[in-house]
Amino acid sequence: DLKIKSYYVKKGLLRSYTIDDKGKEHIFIFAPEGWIVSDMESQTKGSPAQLFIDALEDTELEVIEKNILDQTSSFTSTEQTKAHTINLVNRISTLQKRVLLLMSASAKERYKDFLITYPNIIQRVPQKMVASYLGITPEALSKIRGEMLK
Amino acid sequence: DLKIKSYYVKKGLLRSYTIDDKGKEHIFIFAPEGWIVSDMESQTKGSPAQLFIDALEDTELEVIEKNILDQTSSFTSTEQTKAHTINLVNRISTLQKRVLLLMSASAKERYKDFLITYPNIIQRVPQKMVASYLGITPEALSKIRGEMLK
DNA sequence: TGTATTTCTTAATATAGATTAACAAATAAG
DNA sequence: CTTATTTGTTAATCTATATTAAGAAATACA
Repeated sequence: DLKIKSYYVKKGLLRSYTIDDKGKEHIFIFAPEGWIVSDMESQTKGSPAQLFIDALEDTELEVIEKNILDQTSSFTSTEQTKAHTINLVNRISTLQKRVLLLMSASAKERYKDFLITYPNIIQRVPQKMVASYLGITPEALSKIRGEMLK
Repeated sequence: DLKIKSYYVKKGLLRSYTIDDKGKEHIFIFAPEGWIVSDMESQTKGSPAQLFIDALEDTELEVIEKNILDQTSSFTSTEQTKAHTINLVNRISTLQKRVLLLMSASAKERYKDFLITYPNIIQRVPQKMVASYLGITPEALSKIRGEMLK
């Protein structure tokens, strides 16, 4: 079965992340006000490492969907189905951009992209989490920031 | 609007890839027999770099869906909608795994994962394309393969 | 066929980012 | 407040991968 719980962030800040074999955390996305996070349990074919979600600030949520394959429910409208689909497609776009950046851009370029993607989040999360999002060490991020001040 | 064309590969081999600012190609997925590739034009919010698809061998395709938001069509069944959704969710899983690998695994580890994900593709594509898939240079891949022979 | 072009290999060198370590700054906790 | 813990900075060193270059192998081409 396939259950997807999605949350609309009304206020606050969430992060969604995995933990790799070596026990290291890797942040997939931050979700500030207005964003949507999905907690997907697609145990379809060998789970691709569990996704965790937690709040980095006091956060107000709105659950926006529950089981997107449950089309038998009389409450599932065509409009809802469309919304689900658009949500999934947006996630694919985001992830695709992420893969491309990881493959083609330097840490500094990825950091600049982060600043544009998440304006003003930099003040709200510890730098080590930004590093975790970028896929680099906190030391490397500190160095990059130092360079960028000049 | 949102159009997604998906193709089921009956025979042959496709690749889907982007081209970055510097003109360099980056392969997202290979699609041998039995796989599905989607050509998505989500011009929703700032296109995240166009995806190209082409055939690396003589290939036989089956178009399996056309416009997944077109639920008005009398031909769109609940079953089809479910299939679309599962397809999208699988892509998300694949991409998420890809991001995680790029963030946490070395080139050699990623190459090993490639060999498992695409058994016997290694004989069918030029090595430089495998390198492009892994996000490394052909020279680096050659070296890794050399090391692995011992 | 022989030649040209593309792909692969090997090696030398360069570089981005990791690791380690020591300390400073900020935050939390008693 | 005072101390303990977490986070951020800086610098030295190390390592994986990039870059450059040259030659070998394979493939396409005339």
